[in-house]
Amino acid sequence: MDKQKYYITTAIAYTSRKPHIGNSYEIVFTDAVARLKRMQGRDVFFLTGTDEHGQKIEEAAKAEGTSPKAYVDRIAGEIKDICDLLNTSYDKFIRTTDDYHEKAVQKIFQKLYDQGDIYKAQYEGWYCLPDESFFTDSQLVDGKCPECGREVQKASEEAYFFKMSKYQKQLEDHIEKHPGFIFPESRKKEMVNNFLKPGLQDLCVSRSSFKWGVPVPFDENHVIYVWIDALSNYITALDYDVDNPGELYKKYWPAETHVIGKDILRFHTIYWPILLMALGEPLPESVFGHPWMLSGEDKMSKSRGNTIYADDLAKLIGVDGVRYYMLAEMPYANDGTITYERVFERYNSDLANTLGNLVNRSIAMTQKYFGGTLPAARKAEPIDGELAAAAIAARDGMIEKLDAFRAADAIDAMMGLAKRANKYIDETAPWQLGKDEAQKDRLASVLAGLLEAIRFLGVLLTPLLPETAERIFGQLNCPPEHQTLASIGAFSSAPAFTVGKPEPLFARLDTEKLIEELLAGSGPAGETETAAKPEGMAAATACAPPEKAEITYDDFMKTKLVCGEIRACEKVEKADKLLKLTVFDGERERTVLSGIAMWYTPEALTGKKIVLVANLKPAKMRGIMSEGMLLAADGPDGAAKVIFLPEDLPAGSSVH
RNA sequence: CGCGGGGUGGAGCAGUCCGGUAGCUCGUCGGGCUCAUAACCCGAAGGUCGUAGGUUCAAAUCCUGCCCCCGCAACCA
Repeated sequence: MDKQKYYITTAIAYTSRKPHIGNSYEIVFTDAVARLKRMQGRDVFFLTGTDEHGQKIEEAAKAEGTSPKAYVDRIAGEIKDICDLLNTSYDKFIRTTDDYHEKAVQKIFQKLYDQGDIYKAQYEGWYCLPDESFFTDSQLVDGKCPECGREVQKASEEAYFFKMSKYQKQLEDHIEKHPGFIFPESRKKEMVNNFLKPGLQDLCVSRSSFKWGVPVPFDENHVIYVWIDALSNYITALDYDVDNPGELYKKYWPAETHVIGKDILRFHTIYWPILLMALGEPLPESVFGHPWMLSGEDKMSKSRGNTIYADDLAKLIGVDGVRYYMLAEMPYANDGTITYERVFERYNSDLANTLGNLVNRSIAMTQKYFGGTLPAARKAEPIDGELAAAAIAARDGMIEKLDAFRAADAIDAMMGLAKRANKYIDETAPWQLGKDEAQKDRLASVLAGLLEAIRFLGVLLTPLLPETAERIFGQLNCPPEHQTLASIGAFSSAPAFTVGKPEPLFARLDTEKLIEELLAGSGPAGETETAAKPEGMAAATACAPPEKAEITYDDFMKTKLVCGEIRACEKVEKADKLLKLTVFDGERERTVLSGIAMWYTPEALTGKKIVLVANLKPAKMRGIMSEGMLLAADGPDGAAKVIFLPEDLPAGSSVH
């Protein structure tokens, strides 16, 4: 009989920058689950990869003076290196620039177009000829151009749209009938309440503003936007083809679990299922939106200077040290934090002291008292049963928790056995037994129990810290058939392995010294040249390019900057960040909206002189037309600092 | 009143659904042990479980009001 299949995926990483340790958490977590499933006898297919198209990449490459493909090749290489360094057992690494993927995506797009789910939008809008500007209905002021107040005429910009609304009901039904489809539960509520209940908008699935993407097969002016391109990787990786799906697809689809960051849950729980529905394919069983790993209190970002990279950290505490921290320290539903202090603390107390030392002392004693091989004569005592019970509890707890995607709880359960075993040593005092020749059989029994407990730990560690598990088995001299889940069905006295030399599993760290070195900037984990921010599909919603391209003097002079006087100011209702300012520009008063409400009160701004961008195209926010913008700088804590001009400068003065 | 999560000894968390000794890890202090990686084991100090009421014989747990933090959305041109 065939093994039951299990298909699990991570999100594909966006190749705009080197990923930081928060980005790497996902694949380590997924790897632990995948490894456990393999041990449980499932036929696992574990997919990861990179998302390589889009405007940001096109621009980043341009800024570097290289081609998008060359740029993406380099970053994808870095990402893959980190996956490999972290010892993740993915079965396939897909890149969205892979030839087969691009072809499959084009066929998907074509099919959806042919069946009418994708349509070329007659994106109705209004055009103001003199201003050469395009406006939507809601932007118009009294049916006139918001910029100049002149008549506008009907016009349209073209783009391809996907009919989301057509499948809305079907998706709602599915989510209701499959309570485990989106988890954790709180995330599911966010999705349903924020997106599904208000009603779905049709989704723009093409772009004509940049070229770096999969071309729309029947329209060379457009490239396929991230949704269909990136999300489809989960099936194109299995040789999906709209006409003739490959064997892998038939075998592994639908996925049991997509593991993704909470920031891209919407794409995976709304767009992706609907896309599959339109293709007539089954939906994945579940989507897990994991929390983020924050650096201290904040998101990691270069501007905060708090970025930590997995490879740098691995140089200090080893690959399994990194894996351990990620798995043990990340809560199930809430964001976790990482600081060097906590990393070193956790490493020392759990890995070096509790676990490493247990293995070391047990094996050392087996060597010392019996030359590495325990004699057959044993003498059991009631206390042995407590150790056995702890082993069984650790096994059951660890498996149950990891099956439920609760890695930290799984580790707690596993460590419970290591703690109990340390206590058992104290209770049985083998060094006392060793002094008495008549107690040899009891001593053998105690050590056998310890070695068996360590063997349990080795098996339980296999999905979490594979390299450490291997080293434990190496020191135990434990044959492969005793390294399986099946082999820890019962806590029997360990078979008479001849244990090897005791080698410390984890060297203790001099925490204070390391922190000092890091503070001095001399540590290997100091800031590197490459910047990093949480990206991924989230990048699709952002529009700020990573680097700003060089512009000419003339380009700059296109902006009209003048001194503006703030004559009135109030907070915009139902908007957290928005202030509504009345600014006098020397000729007239205009309304300007600015997202600085979190840092400035209306009183603090009234009467001040600021730098006003006077010729910015007006835009509507929260139903109010904003006619300009004021300049502000980002403070180190992220707070906006408005640039004030001297009080005596007359409004309307040119700024340049 | 847009939606949701949370406030528990110095730090990080569990417990809340199914009311009844407030538990775990780290840290601090004291003791024990000496097999082991200044490791291990035991004990102690430290919490009126955000706040004000209510229900109850009994509330961290159920109900109501309020305060604070966070996420999503909106929104930051």
